[in-house]
Amino acid sequence: MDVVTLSPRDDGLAVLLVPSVAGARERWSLPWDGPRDDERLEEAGTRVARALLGATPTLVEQVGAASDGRRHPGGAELSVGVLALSPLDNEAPASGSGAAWFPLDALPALAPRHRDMVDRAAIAVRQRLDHSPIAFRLLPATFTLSELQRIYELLLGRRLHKASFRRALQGSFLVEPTDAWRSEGRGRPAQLFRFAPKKRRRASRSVRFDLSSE
Amino acid sequence: MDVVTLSPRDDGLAVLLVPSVAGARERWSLPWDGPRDDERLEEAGTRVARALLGATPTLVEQVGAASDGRRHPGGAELSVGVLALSPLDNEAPASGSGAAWFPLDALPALAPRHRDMVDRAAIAVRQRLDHSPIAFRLLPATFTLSELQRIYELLLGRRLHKASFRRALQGSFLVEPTDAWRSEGRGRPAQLFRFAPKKRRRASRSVRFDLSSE
DNA sequence: TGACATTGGTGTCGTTCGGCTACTAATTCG
DNA sequence: CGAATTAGTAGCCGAACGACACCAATGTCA
Repeated sequence: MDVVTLSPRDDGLAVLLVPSVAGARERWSLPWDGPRDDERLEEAGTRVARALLGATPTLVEQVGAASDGRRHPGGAELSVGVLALSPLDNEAPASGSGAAWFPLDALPALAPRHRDMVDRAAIAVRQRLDHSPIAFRLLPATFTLSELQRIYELLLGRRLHKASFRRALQGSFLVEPTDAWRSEGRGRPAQLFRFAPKKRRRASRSVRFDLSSE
Repeated sequence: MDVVTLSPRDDGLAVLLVPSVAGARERWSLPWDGPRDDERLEEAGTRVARALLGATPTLVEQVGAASDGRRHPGGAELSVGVLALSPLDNEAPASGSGAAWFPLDALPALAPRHRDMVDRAAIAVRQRLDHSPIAFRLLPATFTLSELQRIYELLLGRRLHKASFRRALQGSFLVEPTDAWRSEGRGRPAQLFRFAPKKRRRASRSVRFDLSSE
């Protein structure tokens, strides 16, 4: 299992890499390990990510397997990619591990299969944004709506309109306001919200033919 | 690799199963095999499905891996689920294989991991309907718009409105009419269409907060 | 032969949804 | 105080969507 840990870092996503074992061609690699005992794959991914983060990742999902001939640093025949998310407030990787964050658009050289796994994870994050609470897993427990919007913009790669974003969010019953406010220097203080999805029966919307996103 | 081959059969999806090896607890199982040489996983899945169908499946995708302690008929430690689609016009499985179609809602007993893979594949088919040309892969090369709509209704599990469906399809530039018509006994003959997606730059639509579909 | 059933296909109307502009609110800075 | 900055809202307008009604072309059957 190759674990792709993602977290938002200054206007983009960053991935957690560890130094390669001595003798490897590339200097950095994804953290990886095999499952132990009867561990489920997601459990094993959680274990690997937690050891480096010092905290449990907020979401763990599979992103695909690869068994082609491309080189893997551990010589593994088959790799299963596991995506782990870490929220904004979890700053530094555990000391001593040598692990470090790298922006997705400025990665060091990686083994081909690892490079592929990172790309798959980045695509999966964007694709599942509408159906998984991905954005909320990249934020602390309470957050401002502007912060939430910035996460969406970061993942979608485009600007969103404030009023439209909030209207859609309002209609989804996914967040609820707390009675806390945060003032960040200049400007009006923002109300803090928490992720609290209400089980609401949605009217089934129409079919979308969105193949162009491929 | 456990291969979940799906095809539309009388108002529902059916999955292709093979008789279990002698001594297994369940009588039926998913076809499965390990990758050969440097075969990619999808290539291996294609090979397995083709051997049973007598034709190449029209779409092959991964749907997830499992390595928990649940029983697998071949005793494999790790399984990768592979989804294969077969169109409506491909009727019977290759003779001699003993393979047979079973409706998704009336499956025989399966090994726990296989049962899980089938469920994952069914979920994946529905989830990717909007972003992959799933529906078109379940139809012959030419088809009527009513047939296409029936596939969507079958996969979504709800009725769609004819006029709205066609208007949305029109706007998507995914199909083009042929000059052939098909008359099926009663009623007005229907024009045949073919899948021919035009590369059209779509304006980015708004964010959807659709977590309730989980 | 003509009424009817059946299936294919379209026009249109009212409602909702989404993008946008413009506004108000509350704070810091000078 | 006023300007700058960030948060949050009101409302207009065009596009999209659901529903209904209607027209078209075939088979069935009296």
